[in-house]
Amino acid sequence: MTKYESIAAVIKQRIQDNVYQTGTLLPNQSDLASEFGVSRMTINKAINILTMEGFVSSQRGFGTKILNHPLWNKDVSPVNEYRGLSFQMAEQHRQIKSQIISFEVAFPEKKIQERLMLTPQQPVYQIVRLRIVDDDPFILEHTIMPVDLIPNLTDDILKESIYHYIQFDLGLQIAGAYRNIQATRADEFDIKYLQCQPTDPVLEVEQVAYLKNGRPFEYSHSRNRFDKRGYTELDMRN
Amino acid sequence: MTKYESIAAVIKQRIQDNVYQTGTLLPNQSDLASEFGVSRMTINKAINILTMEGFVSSQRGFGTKILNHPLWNKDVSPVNEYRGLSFQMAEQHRQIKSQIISFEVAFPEKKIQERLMLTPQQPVYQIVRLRIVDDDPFILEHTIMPVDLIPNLTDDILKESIYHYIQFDLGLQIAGAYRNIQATRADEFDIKYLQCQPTDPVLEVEQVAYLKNGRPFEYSHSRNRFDKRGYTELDMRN
DNA sequence: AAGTGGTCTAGACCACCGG
DNA sequence: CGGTGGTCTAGACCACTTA
Repeated sequence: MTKYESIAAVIKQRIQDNVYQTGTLLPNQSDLASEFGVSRMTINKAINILTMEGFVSSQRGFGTKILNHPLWNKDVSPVNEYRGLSFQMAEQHRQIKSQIISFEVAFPEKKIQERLMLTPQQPVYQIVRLRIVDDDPFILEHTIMPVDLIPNLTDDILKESIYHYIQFDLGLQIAGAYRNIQATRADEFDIKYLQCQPTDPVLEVEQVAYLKNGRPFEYSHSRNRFDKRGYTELDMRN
Repeated sequence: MTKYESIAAVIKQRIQDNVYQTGTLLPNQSDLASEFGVSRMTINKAINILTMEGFVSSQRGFGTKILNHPLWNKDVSPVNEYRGLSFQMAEQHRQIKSQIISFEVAFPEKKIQERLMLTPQQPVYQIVRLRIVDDDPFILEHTIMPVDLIPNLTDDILKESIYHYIQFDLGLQIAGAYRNIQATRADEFDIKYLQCQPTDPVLEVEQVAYLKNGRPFEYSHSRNRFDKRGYTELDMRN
């Protein structure tokens, strides 16, 4: 935990406790620097975090205003992105179960080779999981990962959290992801496992996720029941 | 244009010109600082930009690797977000036309009052536009904006770019937006204007956009033909 | 052990906003 | 005009990777 992260956390807490009130201005950066006993650049970095998370908005020559937007909830925050669905659901006190539909190893097709930067001889895991939240089918996930990068996957890991395994057990650092979100028609799999009607729309999130070392480690299609889940994001800049 | 933005642009150009080659490491930050005659913190900020845009990825103790991911194209870059659809399409040399379906003023309903933080007596514009790209119906946009914040809207502005008007003519600064993306069924409007079939899915992007001063200035629903357009994003962190 | 990027300092200058 | 946040410097220390 760096200084600017700690300070951001403290200020955030003050906003939530109404020590700093919505619609008013934060103390200026110099005063905050004095209070926390750090340089102003460190305060600036802390405020940048709060900006990205939508808590405040700064204007040069004016100050930093405290925002309050009722429709933002925790799972919107970009912070929670890479802890995986398991973590998100736990935080909302919702029960998640993962049913393994299939779990195989194969050589990658051409399209997968391109997306995951693989040769035809590098095997991949092909995983299909049904994520069930509070006993309702929620998301059907088709996931492909290179075996050499994510070795020793087991049923137990798949039933828990792959993301936890990658970051904590393998110690790999996630850089981010490319996503494409589409509306499509339900296919046979969706009808069978998500219990969709044949005429139902499906929200499909196609994702390629990357490690810090530049290698893509996941290519996935998440198919979401249209009446159960949307994709939500908060996109704030300086 | 700040120093770190200029430097980021130069390095980006070198990557695109293969002066710095994909898969190799960037010169270290101290060397770059010497070369550009700036302090290392400035180089660090420049590299942060390139990281967010997906060009490089840094690892402490190792270096900054140059990435190249074939599926990323310009309209994925977060930079182009707030120049509006008109600008994006122009960059891709695609022709965009906007047909005004309706353009009215009214008092806001309860839900709109909440989203846009308005009293019942503050009037709003209610705009419905059909965006036509290369002569095909593309997106049906339902937009609501407070009259006091975005005054003097005209048909001419609506046919061009509202975002250009807000930023350049009114001089307002955009902070960001909250979005929720869903798959839904086509409704009567979609069938009539997007020329959907009644059984077609529709990709709906609900958005509340905010100014730096904290006020929401736009509540919109963009309804996209499912076979014409997806929502794409690149989400990279440090 | 040598080299890397991440953080942090204590200043400074400047662009911008408000009255 | 005074006060604000954005940028920038020339150092420094530290965490981390690779060998």
